[in-house]
Amino acid sequence: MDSRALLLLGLLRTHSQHGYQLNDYVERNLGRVTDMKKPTAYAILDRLAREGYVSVEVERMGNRPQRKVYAITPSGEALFLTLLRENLATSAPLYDSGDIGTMFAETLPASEVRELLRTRHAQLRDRLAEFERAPAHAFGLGVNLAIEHSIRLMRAEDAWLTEVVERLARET
Amino acid sequence: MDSRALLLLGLLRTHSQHGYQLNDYVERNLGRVTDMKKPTAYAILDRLAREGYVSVEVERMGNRPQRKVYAITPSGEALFLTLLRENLATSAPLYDSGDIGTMFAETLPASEVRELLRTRHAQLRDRLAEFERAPAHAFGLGVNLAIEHSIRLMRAEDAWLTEVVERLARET
DNA sequence: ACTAGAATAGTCAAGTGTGGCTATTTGGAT
DNA sequence: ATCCAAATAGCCACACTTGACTATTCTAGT
Repeated sequence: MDSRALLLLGLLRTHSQHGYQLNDYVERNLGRVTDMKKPTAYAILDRLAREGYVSVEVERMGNRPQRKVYAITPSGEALFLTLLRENLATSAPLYDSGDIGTMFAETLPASEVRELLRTRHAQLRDRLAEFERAPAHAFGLGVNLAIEHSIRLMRAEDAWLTEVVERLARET
Repeated sequence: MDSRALLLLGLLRTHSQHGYQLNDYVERNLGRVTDMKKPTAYAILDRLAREGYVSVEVERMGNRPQRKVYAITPSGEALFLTLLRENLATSAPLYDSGDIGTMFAETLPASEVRELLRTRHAQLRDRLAEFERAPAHAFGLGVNLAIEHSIRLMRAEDAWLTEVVERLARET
């Protein structure tokens, strides 16, 4: 996925950072947009460094453990713009792993499926409520657009689940 | 992702098959639900075999190249049910790699973003139209539910994109 | 002054996923 | 008869991803 590279380059574009900082920002603020984990970030930064899109400088502040400070290079800047344009212009199909179970739903009695889907539905509602409660504007406008997008998708999922559960209730 | 294992076990549950057959079925009929590739399928079948959930039998029909026929075992049957219940009861967050670009949309002039998103929108519409045109009932009821789910998500995305593009047009 | 727990910083081994490859057989066009 | 494209069957090397780990430094409570 080079959307991950796009993300890291985009974050480095605002200012140079070390890996921990980058991951920390992603975990704290972008958990709604990506689930990239720490070692993944480091691996991608390594690759970008090998390919010359970011520079690495090992820094030792006082007696804190050493850290690698990553900075975007001019060619990284160019890559960022290329990846950004590509990403904005491309619609990738979304696959929901939950649909695999749905496919085989007929295997179980309708009443059990209904109960299981209710559990799923409750989780979705919690997540949706959390997103809707989020203070808008906290981060960039773009992030808000992305979160708005997620909310729309979750609402659609909510409606679908409601309908399916109802349909199953009628069949029981 | 053990939804992949769930899928393969579920397909083997109807009847034993060899790897090529399984993958072929997935590619032809389940392209809307999963994007699992051939080598991934083989790798997962290998693991399931190592763990005793499926059995492997090498078969040589006539002078055709040898092939491995996979069959689900009783413990595989049990695993299938466990994974199925778990899958149905769990709502996993969906991350759209397209949102990463959205996050950084402000980097480019609004007019360019609008054009790029129009391209994305066109692709989405094509995909959506294709899904909507699909003959329902062709496969199991469960598969139709899953496809209906995808359609709902795509419509939500369609609406969101329309709105965003409109908003960007006003700003230009 | 001391200590448990959080924060800081990063790495490793192992699992997951896939583009591209090999190789044989069949079917249809010439 | 001959030949090429498609179908059949599988695998390998490599890249991506992550759970779990090490190790040090703050910090707040006692």
